[in-house]
Amino acid sequence: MATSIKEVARRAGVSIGTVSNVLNHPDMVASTTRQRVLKAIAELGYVRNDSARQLRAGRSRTIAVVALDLANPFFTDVLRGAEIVGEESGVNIMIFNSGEDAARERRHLDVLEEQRVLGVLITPLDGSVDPRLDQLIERGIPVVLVDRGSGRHNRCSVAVDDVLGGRLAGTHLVEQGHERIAFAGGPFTLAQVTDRHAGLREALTGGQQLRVIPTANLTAAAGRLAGEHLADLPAEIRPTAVFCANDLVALGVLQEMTMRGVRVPQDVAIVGYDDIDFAAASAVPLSSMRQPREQLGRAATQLLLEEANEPEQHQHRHVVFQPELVVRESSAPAGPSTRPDPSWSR
Amino acid sequence: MATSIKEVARRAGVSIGTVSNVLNHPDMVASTTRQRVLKAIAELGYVRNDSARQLRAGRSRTIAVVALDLANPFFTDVLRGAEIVGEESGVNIMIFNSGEDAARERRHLDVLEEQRVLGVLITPLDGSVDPRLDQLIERGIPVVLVDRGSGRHNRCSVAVDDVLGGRLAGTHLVEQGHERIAFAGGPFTLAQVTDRHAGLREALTGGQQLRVIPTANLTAAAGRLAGEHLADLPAEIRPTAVFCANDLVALGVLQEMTMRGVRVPQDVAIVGYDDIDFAAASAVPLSSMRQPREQLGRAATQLLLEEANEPEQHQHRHVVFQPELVVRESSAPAGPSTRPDPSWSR
DNA sequence: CGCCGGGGTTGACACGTTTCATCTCGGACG
DNA sequence: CGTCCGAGATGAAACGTGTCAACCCCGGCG
Repeated sequence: MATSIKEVARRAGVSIGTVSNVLNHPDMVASTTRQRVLKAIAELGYVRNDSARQLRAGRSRTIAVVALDLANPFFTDVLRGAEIVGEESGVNIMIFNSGEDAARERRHLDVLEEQRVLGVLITPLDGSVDPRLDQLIERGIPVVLVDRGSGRHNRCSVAVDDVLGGRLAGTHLVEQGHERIAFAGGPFTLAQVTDRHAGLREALTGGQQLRVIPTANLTAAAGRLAGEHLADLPAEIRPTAVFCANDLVALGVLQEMTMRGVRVPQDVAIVGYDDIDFAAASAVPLSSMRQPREQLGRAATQLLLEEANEPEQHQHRHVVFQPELVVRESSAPAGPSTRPDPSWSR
Repeated sequence: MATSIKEVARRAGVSIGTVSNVLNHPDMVASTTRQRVLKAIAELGYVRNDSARQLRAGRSRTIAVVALDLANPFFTDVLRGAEIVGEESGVNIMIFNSGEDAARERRHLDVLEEQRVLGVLITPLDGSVDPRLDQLIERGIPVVLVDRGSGRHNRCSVAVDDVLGGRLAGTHLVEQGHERIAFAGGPFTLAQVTDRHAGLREALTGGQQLRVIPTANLTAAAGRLAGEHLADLPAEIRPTAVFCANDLVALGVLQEMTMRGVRVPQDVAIVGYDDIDFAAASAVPLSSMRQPREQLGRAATQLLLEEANEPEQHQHRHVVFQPELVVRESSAPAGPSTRPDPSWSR
């Protein structure tokens, strides 16, 4: 039933230590013995028990990624980067989804601590997990923040400058002459949300009104609610441009407004964030802030492995990438040529 | 450093066994002692070592999900269902991504076997993993196939009738009068692809030509290549309808054809599969086969837990859900009213 | 012929739990 | 006053590894 190293040893007529050596230091054992042991392993269908291994070693050989929302393609793209680096380095990557739920995030961290994982890549829900992360670090489990900057000196972080991103988006809208601008996103406990919002504010030159439409989370469903709210406003006071904290929200806003007869971009311009693949394919191709998603995952994993392998000489670093505005139809410059509006013919 | 149960015991002035009892059978220990132990635990910041626990118990308390492609929203929706059930039952769910890569799938399974996980939910890449899965099952690790039927008697499966789905899609297109129909998808080692294709064939009444456009995988990028291929065909022989194995492929086809001036649905109708959220939000809202994604995840997880908890009296079952056609603009019935084609005015 | 060295192999221990038979002790009951 | 009982605590064993000092054997060298 539970075939252990012991049975392999008995079958091969060697000691336990020798079997262990065949598995871990094959060169230290005579080739004839090695063959015999390998044969026994094959015959018994022996599979190492990782629990015992880990117990003995004191640490696991897999790193954990705690994603904020797996349903958001942004995170699966980050993941791809992490998986590539992990593969190259021979470490396993297991994924956990917090789904923007604080309790779930905490539960996952509890488990990871009990598992003594090699390290944790996390996009935290809000600042309140910091002490929790400190605890992990004290226990010797390296933590790297992903898509979230940090001034803390006891960990690395890999992020994109969200304030800059917000400012770029804002400037774009201001340059188009928009004077009533909205920001749709939430919750404001997410650093991404507050930073992007702050950036947008910075871009305003004073002549613009800013209206904030808070959302419960960063999903398309929340975006639809925001879109409903916007569409219901009288046209005279309705913002003429909406900057969304995220592409999912932007797609939701776009969908709902279109359904309610508000035209994009003629009546309202929309700019999203992340430039997920679906942004370019949507009903009205979405302007968005592009982030080096895969790069983010790669860099974070590299930092994590570096820290895990050489804890002594590791210097914590905070990597910050730059976002880039991609303008598409949803915020195309307003002008007669791009508006096939029947009311204008003659 | 490594605070173990032993140090807690010493600090609280009790034996190791008592500490263990406080953790696992709190009612069996006098409340004053319990308090003392809990205090010591808090002071030392003790955290259980799961490896040791698992070693002793022989099995883990977490189930693993091996997803075919996390970048496909279909799977994240299935995951949501699994997570809900897992949460209700107090088991952890960790996620692995095979990314349609056989080697990665195998590596993940190897690790899961070594970890002695409680069970595995998997959407396998192709039939060749079957012996691998049998091995897991022999070792006492329950396996449930997700989104993939099975006639095997040693495991459960939860699937949607893909042949029916293909037939429904095909019938829809045939009824619209299409006579040159294409199927875009691949690789044909995926059961989903062969089944949906087979269903489509069944729907043909004989008067139609069927052209297969194989793709390397089921991503939007692969869809774009297929779209390119289709768009390059002379209009006289180009299929007037494309059934795609998956929404991602359909979105790729749609995007590329639109870019190359082939109009959807006027020149070519498109039907996808999965009805992911983005399907309704795309440039031309996509007709698609809807599947009970979350249900799929829920049912699979329930079966798995049932088997894990009562291996004896468990009867393997094969659950099959029915898909449902959702018609949107991409395959809307052709007719003058829906075609604002300038060449027709007068 | 005896000693030495080194490649191979061994066996015991430790890792941190959980479990379980055993022990202790104070109170209740005859 | 002796016996019994049960709640509560204990200590050892076991789970499957990896490690490491010790050991064995054999050939080479003095």
